[in-house]
Amino acid sequence: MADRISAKTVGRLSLYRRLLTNRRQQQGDRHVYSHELADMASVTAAQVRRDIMAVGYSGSKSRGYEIETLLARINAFLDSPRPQRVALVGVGNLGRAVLAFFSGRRPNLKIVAAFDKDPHKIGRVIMGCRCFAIDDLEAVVSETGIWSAIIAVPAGDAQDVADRLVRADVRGILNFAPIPLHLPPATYVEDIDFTMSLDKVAYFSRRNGHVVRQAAGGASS
Amino acid sequence: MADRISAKTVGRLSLYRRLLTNRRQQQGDRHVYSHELADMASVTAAQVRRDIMAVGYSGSKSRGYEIETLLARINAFLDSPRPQRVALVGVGNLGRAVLAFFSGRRPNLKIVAAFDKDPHKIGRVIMGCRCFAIDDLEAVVSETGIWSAIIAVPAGDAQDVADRLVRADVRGILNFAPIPLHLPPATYVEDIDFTMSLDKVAYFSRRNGHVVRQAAGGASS
DNA sequence: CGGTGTGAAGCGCTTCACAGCG
DNA sequence: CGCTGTGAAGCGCTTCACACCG
Repeated sequence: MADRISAKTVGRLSLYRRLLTNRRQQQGDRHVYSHELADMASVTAAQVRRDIMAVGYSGSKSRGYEIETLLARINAFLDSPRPQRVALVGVGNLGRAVLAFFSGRRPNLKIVAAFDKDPHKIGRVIMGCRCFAIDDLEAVVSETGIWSAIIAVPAGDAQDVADRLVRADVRGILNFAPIPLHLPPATYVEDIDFTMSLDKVAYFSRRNGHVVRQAAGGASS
Repeated sequence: MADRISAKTVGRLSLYRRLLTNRRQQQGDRHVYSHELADMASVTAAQVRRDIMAVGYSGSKSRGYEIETLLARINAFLDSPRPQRVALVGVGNLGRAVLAFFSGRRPNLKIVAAFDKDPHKIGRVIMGCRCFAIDDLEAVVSETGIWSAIIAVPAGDAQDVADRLVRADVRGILNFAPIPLHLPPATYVEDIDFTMSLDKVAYFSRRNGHVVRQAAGGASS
């Protein structure tokens, strides 16, 4: 399990895990080759091998990787030893969609608290997640031992929310608000920007020409 | 307006446009320096200058960039001359959130048709967008002259939907389904993968240590 | 042979650093 | 002076290509 691993590799490992989990359930395969996993993930075989190297697992030279063991290795690498708790700020359309998406999916990584300023929502349980007043953010986040948060509030409120989260000791943020957050460098921020993404799609749709194999957070195929 | 421009640059241009539009409305500024725009966007000044070079605009050596003109240039570059129409497939929680997010935002880039298999939704108008039966996908998409689409269906249906979209001549796809799509290389795909993004955040939240300034589709700060 | 593991090369994007200009 | 425009350097990630093994 190597030195310091790039965000891109972490992302692909997350993807491999999902693909392998599906495959194990649907077909009963016990082994995969790097080129098979590569096809599933739409990356190259060399890429897969390098990523797997990063988690310190070695496959068999003739039968490829043993799925069970590889999955265990990836889990050990990606997941925290104890279940990790996540906060959601903003329970509008998008917040609810996010809640629905993650609800009951992974026992190890759970959204345990939601925050909103709408008094109608406060105190209710939405998709199995307790909703708090946004004024209680610092208190609840600190007490619950939450390290990661999702921001799904309007652009105008996002920076303020982010500052408060960081003050409450949150170290990583998934930001849906369409503005770049200014935060101390020790905080990890992952942005999901619908407008930017759709603008890219619209732009490259027009370039009828022929395209482009982009990597990463990003685009492909 | 240079040769062939990377997806990353296109993304940042979309961001600059939004930031400048806000700024123009809120403060009455007529000019920006590259380092100001850089701060707003959380990138370097050199990056901003390079991106602006790409759209073929030159600023004044002493007063920086004239906001009005720069915006016009970026719009001309990013937007299609005639309004561009977009389809949405899948009107679940996420689909509705996407619809809400984009509704009425940009006259030049509009979601004009939604598709779902739930008979309750078919024929209705949701967030100002007409909902069709998914069986009519090819017909409606072709007739309406739609080039771009958003996929917000469950993972299991995504590849099939994507194939049908491509058959209906869609050239760019914004894919929310958590599986990589296998499509002809002329199709541009931009993936938004909630699970992968949250896994990254969770992973780097744990690395209390100190981090990391990631670029792009991606993470920062 | 057809796999994996990996040094080395390749490539694209970002940053540096400076000429040139108002 | 301080800013823009830009060649050149730097950097990180991806891919190549091959040694080695079952």
